[in-house]
Amino acid sequence: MPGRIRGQLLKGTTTLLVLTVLRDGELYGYEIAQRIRARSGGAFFPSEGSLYPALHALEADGALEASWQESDRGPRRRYYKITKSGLGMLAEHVQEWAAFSLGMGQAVGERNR
Amino acid sequence: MPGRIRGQLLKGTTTLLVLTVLRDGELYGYEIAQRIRARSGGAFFPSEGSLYPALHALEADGALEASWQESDRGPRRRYYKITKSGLGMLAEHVQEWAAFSLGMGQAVGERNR
DNA sequence: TCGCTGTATATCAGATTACTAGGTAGCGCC
DNA sequence: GGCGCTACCTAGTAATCTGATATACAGCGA
Repeated sequence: MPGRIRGQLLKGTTTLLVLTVLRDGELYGYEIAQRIRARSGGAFFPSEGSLYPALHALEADGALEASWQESDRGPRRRYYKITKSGLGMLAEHVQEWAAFSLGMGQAVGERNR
Repeated sequence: MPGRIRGQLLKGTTTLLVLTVLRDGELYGYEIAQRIRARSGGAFFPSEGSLYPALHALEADGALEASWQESDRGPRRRYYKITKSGLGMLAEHVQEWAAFSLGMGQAVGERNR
């Protein structure tokens, strides 16, 4: 499997990735990062410095609802749940990604027969 | 056809798009932007503020060679030609895009059923 | 007990890079 | 002269990722 992808291409993808894994249910930050890593085959693994600000912004936007919960082993966790508004935002981002991916495929795609 | 895509998702794509259209041959800046627009079905149309600095950076990196040429109608044009080094960079960026696109597809793709 | 590893959250400086907005300038047309 | 299109360039702004740093709890081995 290829290594972790980093750099400018990742800009703007964190929101989509976070909302995507939260379709599965309520998760906490650390777990969200691991899910993203697992689902992408190791290609994506958001750093803490990008994940946590993104979660805070999504909560402030009303896309996520959060609550503290104690853990029996380790520090407390902040669980995030996607809201109805967040589901709408997810749909938009999925569509945006599809258009972006399509356009890049057309632009970069082979032209030579 | 969908509108022009803008924002964070575009980060890191200008280099790939420019090198891609310059596979076709020698082009000048304004023309490069139009080719990118045409090839992507209107999805991408780099602004001048991102295109020209990117061209200068690629030239400084040795990926492009440039020369001024007069035009019979309108101002002079700066033509860019991809170098051998630029072709190598293009191959890298194409591969990077493929890995990125694959990873996003896996991460976002449908999991249900 | 001390230190290390793993878990878990948080913030900041620095870097990258796209966008807007503005400037300069040639050419054709009315 | 003014307008629109062509053609180049740059400064400032905004977004956001990386990497470093900080705090803190739990388990394990020396």
